[in-house]
Amino acid sequence: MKKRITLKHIANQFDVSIATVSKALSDSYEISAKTKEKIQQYAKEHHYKPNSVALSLLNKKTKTIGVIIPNIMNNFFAKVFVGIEEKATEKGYSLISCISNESYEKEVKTMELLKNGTLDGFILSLAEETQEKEQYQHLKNTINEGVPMVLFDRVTDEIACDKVIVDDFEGARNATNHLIKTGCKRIALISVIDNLSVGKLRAKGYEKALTDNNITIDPKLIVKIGKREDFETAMKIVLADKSIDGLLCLEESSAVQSLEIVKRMGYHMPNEMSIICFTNGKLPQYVTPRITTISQHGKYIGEMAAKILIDRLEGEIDAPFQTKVIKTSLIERESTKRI
Amino acid sequence: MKKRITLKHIANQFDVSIATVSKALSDSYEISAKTKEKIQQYAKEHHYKPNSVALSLLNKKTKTIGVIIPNIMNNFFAKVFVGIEEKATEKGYSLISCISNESYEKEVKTMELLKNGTLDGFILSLAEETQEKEQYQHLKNTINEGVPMVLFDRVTDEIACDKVIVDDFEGARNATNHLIKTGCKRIALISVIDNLSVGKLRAKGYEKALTDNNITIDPKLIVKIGKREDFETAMKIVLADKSIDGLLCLEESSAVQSLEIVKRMGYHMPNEMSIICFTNGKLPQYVTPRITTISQHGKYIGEMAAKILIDRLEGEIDAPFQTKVIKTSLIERESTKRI
DNA sequence: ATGAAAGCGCTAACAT
DNA sequence: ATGTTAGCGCTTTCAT
Repeated sequence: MKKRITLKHIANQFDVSIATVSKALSDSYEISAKTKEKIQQYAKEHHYKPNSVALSLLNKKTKTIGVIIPNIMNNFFAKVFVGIEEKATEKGYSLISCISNESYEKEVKTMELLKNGTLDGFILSLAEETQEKEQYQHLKNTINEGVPMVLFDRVTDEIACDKVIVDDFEGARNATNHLIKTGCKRIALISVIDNLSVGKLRAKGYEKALTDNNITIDPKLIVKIGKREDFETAMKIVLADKSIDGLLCLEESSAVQSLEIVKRMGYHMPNEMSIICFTNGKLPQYVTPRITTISQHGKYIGEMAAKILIDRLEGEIDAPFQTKVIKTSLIERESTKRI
Repeated sequence: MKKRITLKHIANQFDVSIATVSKALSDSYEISAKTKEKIQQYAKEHHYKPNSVALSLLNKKTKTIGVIIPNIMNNFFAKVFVGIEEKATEKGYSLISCISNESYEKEVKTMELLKNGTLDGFILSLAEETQEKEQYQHLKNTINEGVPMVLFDRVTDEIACDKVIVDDFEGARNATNHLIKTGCKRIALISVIDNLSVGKLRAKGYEKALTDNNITIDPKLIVKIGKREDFETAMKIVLADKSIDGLLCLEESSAVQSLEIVKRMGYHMPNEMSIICFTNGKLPQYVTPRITTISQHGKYIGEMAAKILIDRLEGEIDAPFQTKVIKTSLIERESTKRI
């Protein structure tokens, strides 16, 4: 069990100063060829690695990004994380990652904790609870302290920083238009995330598509189901209205559950009932019929967020903030009719 | 945009030495009450936070754990990560996390990169490619350099370190026994992960259950499907044998795909065909019929791995290595008959 | 009760 | 070509 070796050890080894060793290892022209060679060789043999903590202290840069994800079991967030990780690695950054678990308190504590010098900037998506409470002081503080931050997906206008968001409005509008074009007359919106900014935007997109097509918005068809309500019961009440022939589900598990209920009720899909949902995870692809989804391009969003943050860290610190809006794609499967 | 404040700033503010400030903030008895009070108050008002990089350099401890996950889109690994994160946070540790993406090279590079002083220890599960190549030099080096490491799930006997593993053998044996008890006569093993240590163990458990029940092992029923093969084609060939009435799938997506094929072939489930699979994710729960699964208790495994590593970091450095074996649980659903 | 000094590992400006 | 010094932010021992 040989310990990590330092410049000092090498310096002692050859009876030179630490500075000489440092320069030799960085191949400085100031050092003679043979000194360089013997020192470099020794360093390699003994697996010398510069202590990055010391370097961080010196440079006041840690090459580390703090990532706060509301819930890693969520397919979309997992994909975003993959994207962040890939881009960060490519650019030589490490990730300190935390899960807020949708909790406001955890989010606040995590931010406070990590603002201790261990990282250069943050990438995060707001916890559900944070969006409900609309309390953003911890984010404002972070910005004020000069720590760069990129918000993605679940964002807020209250914070001035770089953002990467999904075009939720347009995604929902497109999807609803698609349902209309394929012949659906009565489309219900199923939202279990109306407490989230993205949920509200998607609902707006749905409404816009209806009015664009001169369809009256029927509040009975805008179904908001809370976390504590029994989803199945709620859906059965909704589906008592037999005229409904299309569902726009705002995330995947409610879609899969709805599909189940609809099938049990004897609907023929997609002829008698169509379903589209947000989030293109595994779930919608493996059920029968496979569900048409709206892909949010999670991985790309992650890459973009990482790129923007790193550009800011390494470039002009006071470039204007940008908000990148990522277009969604409709992935047609068997739960919707062909045009 | 006020910058981070340091002890030096405070010291200048009150015309005292840095040492005095440091002591005052740690409430040392050496400092007079009123000096302490004014310094503490000033520090609080200005949100003083000790620079953890400086502390890390001083203490030679970073309170950071490196986590290398083969694939975060995998439900099991995501759960493990949640467990690690929870326990680490509880104990005051941060996580530097990387995704090896099942690549040997990425795993090696990541380890090399992170062994630069930024972390106190590793928690990791081997990449698929690493297990295929059976090259573990990078892990041995890490151990030799005195960096504590906990391996979970995908481990190897070649490395002496703490481990947390699933009782894969027993889990497969139990599941197979369950199929036999519920009347299955010809059970096929479907493995798309025979290149993994866990895949091999599960296959052994399956065989053991058969021999325990005096059933001859039929090599035709041990189906190993490679990543590059077309799963559906392979399965259809297998299922040409109409005597097969049970499937033990070694991970979830092959189970869901098999289910699909079986349903299309007109089998009635679970009467004519039973399915059990490893990994209790969302997928098996949302398909019809819901699939009976073997839960590996991923979150618990993560917690345990974090606990063991932290205990080693904070306790006796040379306690004997332990291998914790976590029992699986069979979660009965509709894809298997009742006893 | 307070301060000076050393040191964690490293780099860089400035000698020699 | 090599060394000395200072300093990144902090704690701790040893003066005073």
